[in-house]
Amino acid sequence: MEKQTITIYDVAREANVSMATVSRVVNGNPNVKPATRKKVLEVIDRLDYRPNAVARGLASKKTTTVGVIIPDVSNIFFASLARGIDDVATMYKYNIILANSDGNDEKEINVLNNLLAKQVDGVIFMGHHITEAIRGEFSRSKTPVVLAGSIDPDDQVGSVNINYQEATKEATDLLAKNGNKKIAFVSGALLDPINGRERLAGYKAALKENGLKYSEGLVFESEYQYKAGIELSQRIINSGATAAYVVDDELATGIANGLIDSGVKIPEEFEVITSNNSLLTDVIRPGLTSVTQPLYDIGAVSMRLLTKLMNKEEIDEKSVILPHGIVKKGSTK
Amino acid sequence: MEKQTITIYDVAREANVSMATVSRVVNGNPNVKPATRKKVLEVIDRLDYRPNAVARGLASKKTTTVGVIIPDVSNIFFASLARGIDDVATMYKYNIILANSDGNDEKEINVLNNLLAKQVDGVIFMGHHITEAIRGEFSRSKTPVVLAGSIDPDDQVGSVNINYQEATKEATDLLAKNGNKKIAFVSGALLDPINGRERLAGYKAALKENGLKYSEGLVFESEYQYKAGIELSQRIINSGATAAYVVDDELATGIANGLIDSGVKIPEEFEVITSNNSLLTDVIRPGLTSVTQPLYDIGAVSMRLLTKLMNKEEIDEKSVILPHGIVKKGSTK
DNA sequence: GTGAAAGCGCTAACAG
DNA sequence: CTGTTAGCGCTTTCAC
Repeated sequence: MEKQTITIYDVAREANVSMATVSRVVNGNPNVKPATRKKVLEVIDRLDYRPNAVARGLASKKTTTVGVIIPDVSNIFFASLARGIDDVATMYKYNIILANSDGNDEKEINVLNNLLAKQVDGVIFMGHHITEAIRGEFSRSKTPVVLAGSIDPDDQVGSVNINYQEATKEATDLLAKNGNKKIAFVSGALLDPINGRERLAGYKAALKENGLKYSEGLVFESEYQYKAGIELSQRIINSGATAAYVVDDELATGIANGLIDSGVKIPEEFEVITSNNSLLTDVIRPGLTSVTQPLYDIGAVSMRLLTKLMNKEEIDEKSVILPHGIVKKGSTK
Repeated sequence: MEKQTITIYDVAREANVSMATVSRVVNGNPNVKPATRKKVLEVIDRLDYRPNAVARGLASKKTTTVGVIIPDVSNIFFASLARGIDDVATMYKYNIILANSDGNDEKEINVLNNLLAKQVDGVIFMGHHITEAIRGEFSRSKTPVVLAGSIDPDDQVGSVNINYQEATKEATDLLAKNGNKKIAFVSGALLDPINGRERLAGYKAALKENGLKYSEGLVFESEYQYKAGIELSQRIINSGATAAYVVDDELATGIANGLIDSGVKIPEEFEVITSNNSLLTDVIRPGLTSVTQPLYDIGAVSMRLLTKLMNKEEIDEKSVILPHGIVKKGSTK
């Protein structure tokens, strides 16, 4: 004998009112006489009634749920964004459906359609690059989308980022001003717009301003992994570079430890600047000078922007740029 | 003029079949003549029909969504579990609603009720301890629950863990065998069963086996933070300990760096073993010897267990224990 | 301030 | 193999 789920109808009957009235008190509609409200609340409590959000979603066409597409939650960078997203979502009474994509183009599309099928009210997308296909899906649906820490070359949807170009320029400039003539640029896939378009441009701009010439031999593409950094350190030494700007902390720690193991003194003989100022940069010795980006805030602001879009509020600016900085530690002079 | 959402009914009309038939092909029911299936599929494609999962959820009383309550996704430990959970969830066609609780008792209850209102088919709970209140909510609802990396003193629900007691005993034993007479036990809140019941018991057992006496002066409670570790290192030195077992990597790196900064040589003068073998233990020099626990797998197995519970399959064992290990690095002799 | 009634889009017997 | 018919539990006009 299954325990019968109790519905709004049961409450209505017990309280001698209509379903409509129960619905009103549940939703805090003011048009209810205090006395009846009290009576209804009483019955709700007595029957231990719990509103069914699915039924509500079907009737109201709103699920108070947003989809979050993320390359990998177990990556500290994205996890920080996710935390910011969830906190603001909670603040506005939304839940998030979290889906990992591994940055895989096909998975991203599958996951997006899945989320749309679940009638999410909005989507936050994180990814290294935006394919034509996914952009097509975005515009095909009326569901609002915000990119968090991700760049769409022709921005049709909302987005929140720092100015990657400027940040990289400043980091490279610091290295140049310290007297380095050969500065390595160590990045992930240059196909990703943040690396290949924004950061590389900033790097080149800084070289130019400092009268240094650009050389492809100083540009390295790599996976964002500690081990990859260890291995890469040899090639960097061989390139003749005396400093490096690295786009990822894990990679940067690998490079730094690799250099140290090879007897290279940091920062005396080689300077390093990394990009995310995560805990790794403090644990390693010497500490790594780093660009700072407000990861949590990027997530939080993305979600805030999405709430506005979902409410069809007027948006002053669809592309939000948050401030960045540089914090100096032991890996630069 | 709003774009009309197209429904199963539209497809039925266009294909000259009933809703039921459309529903059958959408759900892969084999009882459909190939010819009609083809016709329906064609119309679905032409009309660009997308099934509405909310309506389906209401009608079928299944949402293919599970709730995941997590203290903090931006903590690498929990993020790893979450990744394992999501991968297996995806494998079984479920989505996860992720909700951060900050380990806060009240939030946990709110979040759980919220998830239940959304009619999730199951819940995975991660938390440092299980309060009476939340346990009450668990049993009040018929929704299956699995604890991941969390211990319920009287286990009424499913759970997946390693044997924390055994692992701690082995770690402490290693330290004792290396000749240390005063071994510190550095933990988070001892109120949490994993620390206060399992790990502490393992620590005591190892001391006993090695003829060492237990002293409260060697037991430290702390936040799981790098900075806390730095500060704690002084107190540990003062305690006269020559080795420490630490329950958290971030805390352990703080302690190790704090000791090194105070001129203590690791491992010659002080040995350290930590618990999660995260990247931090490789980045710091010397590398930290660590207990290894299969974080991703704990998440994955939890979700797998939950699918069985949701399917009402027979379970051989509700409490799953996964294997652990110890990996030696530079912080022990 | 309150009620009646019509759906929201889909699944699930039950017939045939 | 296919169609009919009830709902699932709630929101939302529209009356009164």
